[in-house]
Amino acid sequence: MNKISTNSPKGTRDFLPVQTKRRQWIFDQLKSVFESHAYVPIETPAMENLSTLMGKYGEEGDRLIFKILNSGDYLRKADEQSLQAKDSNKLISSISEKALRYDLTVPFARYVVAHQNDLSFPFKRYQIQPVWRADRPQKGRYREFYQCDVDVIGSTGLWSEVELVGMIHKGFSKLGLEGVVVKVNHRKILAGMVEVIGKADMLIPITVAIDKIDKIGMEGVQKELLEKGLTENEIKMLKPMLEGNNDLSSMRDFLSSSEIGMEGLNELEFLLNNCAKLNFDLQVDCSLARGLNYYTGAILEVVHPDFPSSICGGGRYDDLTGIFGLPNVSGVGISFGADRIYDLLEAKNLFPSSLKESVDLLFLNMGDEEASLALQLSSELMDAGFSCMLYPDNKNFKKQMKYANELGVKKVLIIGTEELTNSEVSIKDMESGEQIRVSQKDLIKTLKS
RNA sequence: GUGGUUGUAGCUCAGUUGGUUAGAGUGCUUGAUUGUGGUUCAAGAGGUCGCCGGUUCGAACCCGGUCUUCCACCCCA
Repeated sequence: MNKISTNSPKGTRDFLPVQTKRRQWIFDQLKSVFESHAYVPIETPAMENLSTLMGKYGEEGDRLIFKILNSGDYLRKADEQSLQAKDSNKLISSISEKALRYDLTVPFARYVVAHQNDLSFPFKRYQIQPVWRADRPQKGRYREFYQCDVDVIGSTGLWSEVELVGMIHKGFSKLGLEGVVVKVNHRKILAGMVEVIGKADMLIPITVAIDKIDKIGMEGVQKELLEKGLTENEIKMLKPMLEGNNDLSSMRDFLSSSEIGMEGLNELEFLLNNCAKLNFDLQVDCSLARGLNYYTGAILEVVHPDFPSSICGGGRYDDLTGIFGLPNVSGVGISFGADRIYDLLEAKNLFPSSLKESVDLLFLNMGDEEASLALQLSSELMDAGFSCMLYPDNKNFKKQMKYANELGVKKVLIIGTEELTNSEVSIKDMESGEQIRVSQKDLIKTLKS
């Protein structure tokens, strides 16, 4: 018989009990922040229609969407021409009409349009669910990972951005993570920037290039921009902006001829001023671009010096619902990358020690009559607040003790023949090794003291 | 999608220039102790050396392919 591999698919992981407890703790912390800010939970399906997702994340994004094969004899219905030509891209639409969701924002936009009559706007929702990307796995990058999204939709008020920045700080402080840097930029500033140099049509490639300035330096960015078709002169014009140390007044000088750029700058200033009043730390970074194509206003990203990639990100999108038939609805939101946050907390040893798996009490199984009594007593112990179990098999003593030890049980309770006839229970403290015998009616009192 | 890297006992890893029967630590089973775990001692079980093919008298070791792991790029939480 062939052994079937026990590997989970590339880029996906199983979680042991401790890991699961820690992950749930992260979700719980964020949830409490979201709910205290009056966001409500929703869920959407793991899969979406392929047409809902395609084209929303750029060309690269389309490639990273996991497509689901149609049911049945899908090849019979496949497009003959593209099948013959082995043209995968063209073939897909005829053999796949569903896909795993790539993020939570686009499905949310669909959701908002679908349920617009049942929602009150502005609608504030949070959503903690897994998403899937067909990326090559590496550090901090998985094919299945959880996003924790918070969005406000149906409002253009910049106070939402202020609130979100506050929630970022609150969230990471609840997680016990110090040293996060919240970076901000504005898509309209980037638009103004390319307008000033007369390359408005190249917004995306230019922003993608300058986004890498931290990584590859000014020279690397220049090289990439040259490759993308900018002239030396145009790059020279950009330079003061990028080297301007993110100083608002120099940005104002640079953008003065661009209406949209000035608009962005004013909005950014509003955000900065109001965050400053509330002591929400925020750093302007005019090289921050963020790849997702749908952002139109402020863009946010959270990084930590001990982690290579961003642990949270988001921004404002003005017309995501438009493609689903509901125009002129603006939204803004952020997404916490739970798996990256987990890796970072793990590396920095920041998980509370209370998150270990533990059982308060374990009854040894010494026979049917004894076990039956143990279950009666454990029901009372559970009501009294203890976590409590009976060893399910009447195996030898040693084995049961060993199990108790492995589980980290605090106290082992023993009812054998002697205890049974005397209406007693032996209590063994697993840490000290001490053992006492008490009457059954004093059991709870003794354990609580 | 591009480039590199990794794979040997349940786990962590040694394994010499290609040479007889592939090792250690830990874990596991049993016993010392049939009502006492975590410590100690003794014995034992456990391997198609990721998989497929090639070179060779001979391959864990060399070559090709494939899968897996991790890393970088692209891109991103």
